This record gives sequence, C-alpha cells and structure tokens, in this order.
Amino acid sequence: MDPVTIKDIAHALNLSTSTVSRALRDSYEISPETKRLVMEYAERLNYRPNPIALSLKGSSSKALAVIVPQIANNFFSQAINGIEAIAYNRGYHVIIFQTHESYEREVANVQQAVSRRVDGLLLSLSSETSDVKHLQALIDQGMPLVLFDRVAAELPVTQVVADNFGGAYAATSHLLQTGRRRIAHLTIPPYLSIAQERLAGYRAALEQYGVPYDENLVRYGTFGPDEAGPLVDELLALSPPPDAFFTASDRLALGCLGALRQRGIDVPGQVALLSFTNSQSAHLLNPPLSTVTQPAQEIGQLAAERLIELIERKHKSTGPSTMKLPTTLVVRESSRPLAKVVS
Amino acid sequence: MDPVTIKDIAHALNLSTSTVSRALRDSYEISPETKRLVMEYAERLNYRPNPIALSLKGSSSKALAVIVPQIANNFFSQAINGIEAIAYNRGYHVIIFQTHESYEREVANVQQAVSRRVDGLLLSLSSETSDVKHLQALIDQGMPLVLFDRVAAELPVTQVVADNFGGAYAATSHLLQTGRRRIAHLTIPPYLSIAQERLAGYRAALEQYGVPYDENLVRYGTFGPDEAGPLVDELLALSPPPDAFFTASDRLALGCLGALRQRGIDVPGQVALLSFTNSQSAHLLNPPLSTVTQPAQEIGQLAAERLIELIERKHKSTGPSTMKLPTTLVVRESSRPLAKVVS
DNA sequence: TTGTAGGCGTTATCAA
DNA sequence: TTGATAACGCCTACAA
Repeated sequence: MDPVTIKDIAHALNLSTSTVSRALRDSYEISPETKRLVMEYAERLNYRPNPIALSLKGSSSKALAVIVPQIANNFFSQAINGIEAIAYNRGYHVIIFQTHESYEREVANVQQAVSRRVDGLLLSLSSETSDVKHLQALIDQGMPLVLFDRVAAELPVTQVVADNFGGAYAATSHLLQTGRRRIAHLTIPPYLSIAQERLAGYRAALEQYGVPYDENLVRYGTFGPDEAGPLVDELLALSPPPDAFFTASDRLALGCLGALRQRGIDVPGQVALLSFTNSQSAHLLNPPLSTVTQPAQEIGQLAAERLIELIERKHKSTGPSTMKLPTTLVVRESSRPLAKVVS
Repeated sequence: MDPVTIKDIAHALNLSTSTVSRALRDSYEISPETKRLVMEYAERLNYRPNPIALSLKGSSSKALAVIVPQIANNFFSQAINGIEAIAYNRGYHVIIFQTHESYEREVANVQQAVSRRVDGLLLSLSSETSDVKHLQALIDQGMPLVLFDRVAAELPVTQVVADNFGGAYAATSHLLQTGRRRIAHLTIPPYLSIAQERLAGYRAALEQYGVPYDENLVRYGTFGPDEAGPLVDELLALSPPPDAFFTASDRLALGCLGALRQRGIDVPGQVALLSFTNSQSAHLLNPPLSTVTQPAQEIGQLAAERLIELIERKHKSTGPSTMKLPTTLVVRESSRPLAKVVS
C-alpha cells in the first residue's frame, strides 16, 4: 500500500492535480462542492502530503537540526527533550546529529543539515571547535541558527546559555564561606565558552575573598574516559593540597568523587566537592553532592522557540541577542541545612 | 551562495545534466577526459548531491528513524549513541522521534517517519502500546523495521533485547541467597515485554527457592513524576513488610532509594535494594547500589547493524530473529566483595 | 560517448 | 472555477 498522492486523488475524482492541490489547501478559487469531495476522499484514504516533495519544491521542510557533542549526556538529553517538546507543538521535526566533540564532524554535520534542507539549526559547539567559519557561512546564507550552551559570542546570532559565571561565582563563594581556601577547579576544555565563563566566575569569587588565584589548581579534562583519577592525583600532590574541588560537569564530579573515595579521602571532611551537574541523583550520592544546576530543558525550549520565531518571520527579526538563564546552587552537605541560592 | 546543482555544472561545462550525472557516478560510458573535467569542477565548487531530490526520486534517503519513548533516559540515550555510531559509519543519518510513552504519538511518529522516506525504522514501544497494527502495516509495506528493548514478540521482525529474564532471575536469586524472603518488585507498566520478562525471571527465582509468589509485592509504576514514594508506602504497609526491593529502572531505583531514606529505613540493613539500571553512578550512591546492567550501547549498535543489513540486501534476508544480549549483575553491597555475574 | 525526455509529488503561473 | 504546464534536483531509459 503505497502512500496516497494528489495524483491518485485527482485520478479517482476525475480532476486535475492542481484542483486537488488547491482544494486541499482550502483555496478560495475552488467550489465548495469540489472541496468537499476532495477533502472527504483525501480523509478516507488518509492522504498525507509528501514532505520530501514539499522540501524539494523549495518551501519549508518543517525540520530542525540539533547538533550536539553527545546525546548520552544528561545536559544535552534534557535540552533535546525541551527542544523536541517545542518543535513538536509547532509542527517541526527534529533531526539530531552528534559531533562527538570533533570539529570535523561538526562541519560535516552542518553541511548535512543544510543539504537536508532543514529550516533551521540549533547548535552547541564541540570542544575542539575554535574556528567558527562554517557557522559564519551559514549565517551569511541566511540560514536560521541559534546557539545554546556552548556558544561563540563573536557570532551575530541568538545564543541561549545558563548563567555560568553566576553559577561558578555562587559555587566558589559558598566553598569560601565554609572556610575552604585551596579550591581546585576541574573543568572542561578551555576553548569552550562555558569553561571560560565558569573560570571567570571562580576567579571573581576568589578575588572577592582576597584569595590569590593559583593556576596550578585549575585542570582541564578532555572528555576522555577515566580521566579524573590522574588529574585528582596531580592536584593532591600539590603542597598545600586542595581542600575543595569545584568540578564543571557530571562526569568530572563522578570521576572525582570516585577517585577521592578510592584514595580514602573523606568527603567533605578533608576535601569538599561541589559541581555543575544535571544528574538526577546528586542528592543520593555518598555524600550528597552540592551542585550548581543548569535549567537544561528550559534552555532547549527557549532556544527552540527563538529558532522557530526566526524561521517563521525572518523579516521582523528582532536581531541577535544573548539569553542567560539562572542557575541554581543547591547545598547538600550533610553538616548543614538544605539551601537554595539562585544566581 | 545557493548550493551547487548538477545543472550548474552542466551549464558551466557546456554539457548535459545527464552527462554530468553519469560522470559524477563514474559511469563506464563517459570518456575519461569528460569525467576528469566534471569531477574537478564539482570538487572545486564543493558540489554535494541534494539528498532531498534523491529521496524524492525514490532511491534511498540514507536516513534511519529512531522512535523511543524518551531521550532523557540513560538507557535510550546510550542506545541511540550506539545506533548513531553504526549509522554514521555506514553513511546513514538518524532522525529521532520521542513518543513520550503515548500510543498516539507513536502512531503519528511512525507515519511521519514513513513520509520522510526513511530507509528503515528502529523502534522501542511506548508503555501505552498494546495494539501493534501500525507496525504490522509497516511490515506489510516492506519497510525495514527492527524493534529493540521494548518489543512485541508476535511481530515477524528482528528484535534486539537484553536478557531481561536472566537478569531478573540473577537479581532475585542474589537477594534470596543473601537471606531475603519478602522481595518486593517495583516495575514498569505490564504491557511492556521487558516488564513481563523481568517478572517471569523474578517468579522463576522465587519458585526455585521455594518462596511463594505474592502478587501484593509487585507494583507497577507509570513513568509519572515522584511515583515511587506512594508505592513504597503501600509496600511497607504490608504485613510482613518487604525485606528487599527489586526495581526495574533507574528512575524507580532512585525514587525508591530516596523514599526509603526519607523514611529513615536502613538500606541495606533493614531493606535491600537491587535494580535494573544504566546509570553511571550506581557505585557512588549511598549505599552503593547493586545493579543489573543492560548493554544499552551494544543493543543500539546491534539493532542498527541488523537494520542496515535489512535495508541493503532485502533480497537475501535471513528472516526475523530475536537477539538476546547478556545482562550483568554487579553486587555492591558494602558488606560483601564486589562480584560480577553474567546471565 | 553524449544528449533528450520523462518522472518522483507538489505548487505556482498562466490559460481556458 | 478548473486545467495544463513548468519547475524543484536528480536519475535513467531511450535516442542520436
């Protein structure tokens, strides 16, 4: 049972394809009688316009591309969730691409998305990406584009991010307030906008408390497997060693916590641990992990909304802007009451 | 800068579109000289065939649809990861659809996938789905289809699953071996194949140990938020109350653990907890959670491999089959050494 | 060895 | 109010 086409309907009803096409789109130039006939028949045969043909014809494809480094990552899977929710409501489909943190794959994915004639792109940069010419080209072509989370401020497009500076500032401040002075920062590759902002927030808090910045305390992970252990060892070998860890991701936090416990270090007695995270089980960890949470789903939703706005009324474009969503600091150290601070 | 088409190349080189088309496909009937000319020019202009036109033409679209209940779920995001890896290597793209556990959306998504002319579908049933006519129709149309994880044995298609029976049997046996006798089973909706198989494994282990099956000890969740608490309360109100919980998912395990701790119940002293899970941090929980792990990524990979096989050589189809991948029981109770049992 | 024509499903333009 | 035709980008008989 091949899909029903306009041609089938035209044939069956002894009409021309153009008449059927117009009837289906409820055109004013078709008689009510013909419309009824066509509509009913189409309904009965469960006619669905072929989106491929529509795309080829040059109108919209009703598809959005989402390009992320990794799906199997709480932040991104939650963000995609938000994107998909909005897209679905507005009649768009979502085609997902993963870059696996590779610049090459990012470029290839962008090309593919374009040749698939998506109506717009949502993108979060790979950690390898420092050159954004491929995105500039996209913008020059007039392709609707919204960046989220890992963005490139120099690009004239809408960007949706969490308040990474504020979150890192709040996190570091909290550690300082509870008496920590040697705060290690275990973070993600330094090209990334979010890494830079978090580092800036961390430094700002240190400065505020008159604690000198020590670059030895900052280490960059690479998304490799089991990378936290060695980095933790390096940090513990410093003298004096850190009395707190501020990590920039779920993965680093879990790796760090595992490494610390394996080495018999009391958390948070000897060393405190606080992390950016989107994991659902931070409060069930041993010890419960204090966290800075990004509103992943909301970021996805907002980004998708902006993109669809851009697509559907390119003319009255309000121009690019950067949207910062607040992060939430949740303190879960067993010794103190549960507290929330919104940055 | 509009994308370059065959027509552009033909025009520039004073050739016909068919000659260019054939030259690009390295057809034997084109002179080496012309081929070189065309190839070089195409290269220079960075020509890429328009996949939309190709799809419309009726050949393959080089796209696969993946339909899952939820992306923001460790099992599925890891499975998609595996799918995407295989698909990418074989030159396919992945279009992802979420059903949000809704039968209606599942049907709609299948339709959409078909009208997007995907070359094949990978699907994991929604928890609402009991009627699989929409899939039977797909099969009748000759559309390549592979089911994974949540499958429907009655459909004559390739199915890729974890050994849910074996995993549940191993898990329950372990709890019985450690002296538990009132083992509650907190699981997912009963329509799902995996729920049934896990229940069967649970029952088989009980029988093996001569422990009578008590249906009061089995409760079904519905993927709602915060649903574990009430279910845990109901179970604890039984007399005698359970001395162990065997949960069927990450979500239920975390909900259950949270509920138990909130109620001041010692885990695993008073009540043991063991779960099917794909979370990365089970060993960092308090207490470390013993788990049965599904090879999510491998399931995705295998399913994608099978699907692509099906697509690329429909003729010598080897017929539908069910593939069961082993699960792994990891015991992490603080009182005993780390052990692994493969089912 | 190369070119011409038709078609995939749809819409837009122009004619009837 | 309806129909014929061309076009989107590509491929493939069939003709030259």
